Amino acid sequence: MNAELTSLMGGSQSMSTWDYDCFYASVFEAENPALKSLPLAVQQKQIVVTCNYEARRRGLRKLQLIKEAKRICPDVVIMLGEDLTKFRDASKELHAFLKKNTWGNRVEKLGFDELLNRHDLQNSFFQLDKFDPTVGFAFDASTFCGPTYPAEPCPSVKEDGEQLWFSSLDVGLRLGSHLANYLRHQLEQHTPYTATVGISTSKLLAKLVGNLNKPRLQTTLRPPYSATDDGQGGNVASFLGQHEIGKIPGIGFKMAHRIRTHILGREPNLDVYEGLAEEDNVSVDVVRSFPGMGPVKLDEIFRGGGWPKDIGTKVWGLLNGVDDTEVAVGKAFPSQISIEDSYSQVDNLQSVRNELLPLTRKLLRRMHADLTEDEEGEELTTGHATVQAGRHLPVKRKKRWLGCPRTLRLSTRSRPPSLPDVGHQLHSNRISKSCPMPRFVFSFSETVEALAERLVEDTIVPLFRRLHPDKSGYKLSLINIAATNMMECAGSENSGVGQDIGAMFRNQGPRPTQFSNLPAVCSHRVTESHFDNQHHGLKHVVDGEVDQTRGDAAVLEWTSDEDGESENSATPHDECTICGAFIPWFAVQAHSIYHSVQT
DNA sequence: CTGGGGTCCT
DNA sequence: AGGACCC
Repeated sequence: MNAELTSLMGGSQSMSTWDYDCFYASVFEAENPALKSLPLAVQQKQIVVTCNYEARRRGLRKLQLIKEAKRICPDVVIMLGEDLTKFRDASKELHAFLKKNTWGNRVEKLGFDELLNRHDLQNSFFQLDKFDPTVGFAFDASTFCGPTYPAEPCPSVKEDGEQLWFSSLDVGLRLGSHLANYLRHQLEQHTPYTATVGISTSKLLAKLVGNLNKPRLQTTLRPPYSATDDGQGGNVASFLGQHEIGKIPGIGFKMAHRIRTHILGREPNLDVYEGLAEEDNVSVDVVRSFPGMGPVKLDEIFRGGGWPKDIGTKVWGLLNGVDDTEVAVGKAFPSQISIEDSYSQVDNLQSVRNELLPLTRKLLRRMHADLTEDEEGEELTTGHATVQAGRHLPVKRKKRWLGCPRTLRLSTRSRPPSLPDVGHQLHSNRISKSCPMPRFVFSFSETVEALAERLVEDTIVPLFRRLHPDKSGYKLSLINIAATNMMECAGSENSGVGQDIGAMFRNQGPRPTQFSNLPAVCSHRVTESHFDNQHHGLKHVVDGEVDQTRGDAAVLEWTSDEDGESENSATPHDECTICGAFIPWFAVQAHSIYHSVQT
């Protein structure tokens, strides 16, 4: 796709972050809907890792001690969530759900409960059939859908009904807000989950603005983003400026501490349990306007910390709302798999062995679940999926590895000497040793049980001896086993059709004349069969049928002097003569076809 | 007096 | 191998 055209259409300017509401708690509620009306907390060891909104109403919080939660809310229902299998499975489903509704596979995962979705507005928002939402949806581009920040438009941008165009940024974000709303409703219709969404132009801004209206809502960061000529500061600066410095994604505990120390001229309180003291809060605004502050000063503040070399520039960018990182393409398999458990105390080799065995079994099961597929291309969930009882003979399905970890890593964390010295939280205490992953673990003929025993004795115990050469004297509070250094296995057919139809489309045919034939209409999600290689373009899809009569209808005037990157470049739009909706120019034909197929 | 995961960079 | 960051 021509970058300027993409930008003109608002395509590259809109993305959303998806945050599943109290995710672990929702997984339990999906299993047992009776839990929805009760205060529900999910426990890992001594901690409430998350809780539902009924529990929050009664004062429970994430990362609260179980003791405290029980004291505050004696009738809290507590579910154990140390085994992440069901959460990971739900996370995969939700990732798949958004991917199948998104062009270009541009859905990036962040943890189990967060997704980043780069919008493709050329292909995503047309309503073809009001009885079949899978081929599009209706919208009215004269408004943002859902809450915005700020809630009302700035006076200088206020619509007066006479305005004939909005900035391309404005159009892109309006469409993004309608697309996100549509997808949220699809999510709620087809899955037991709800999400909170943020819509903006970058991961940074979309993530932060998404926090404003939780749960089950969405927020769009309104234009103008930059300062305008008439002296109005842009919404990016006013929005970002209020945030505490440590709340900015990319500025973690260590960098935030360094910055606060520099601004305050003293050490802030480090108490991890109490949180940051009010008087130690430092806002983005204060940092940005601090005398001498800039990329060079930030580099100086971070000196000696081991951060990447351009960290000052990167952080200065974040403070000013600049985040150029792309939404990554969704990966077929993770680049690392690890299993860990924590303990009160493990201090001899026999107990180490006892803990290692179940961890290793889990690791091998995860490798089979996440790194293999069967011959038909359907993913298997366990190594034993094919030997179910039943009237069939066990179907001997041939499995193969999609990705292979080349390295095995064993990590431990030692219990810190019991002095509650302030500041020892700052270093992690983890140490590790690695070795090549033995080939035998990739066998499909041996059982996981047998492989695990062999792996522990042959490989992991020797690693442990390297890690802790002293026979005793260790007091482990955590053991982690990881399969890392993942290599893609040969033969995976990840290139081509189905992975990124949009990319194929982009690389075909002459440009920009190709866009003369670009149908302004296509299904919200176009499947492979709708893709017509012969004609170097997409056919129109109406009620699931292919309509080849419109291919040359949309003639698009292409002017190369349009500045597609500027927020002020005009995107013309029109008012529909039938329903009066505001429609951007590139969607006008789609909209008229929508009316023509209505009965 | 913290969970069980992940990513990327040096 | 470790250390920052993310959820």
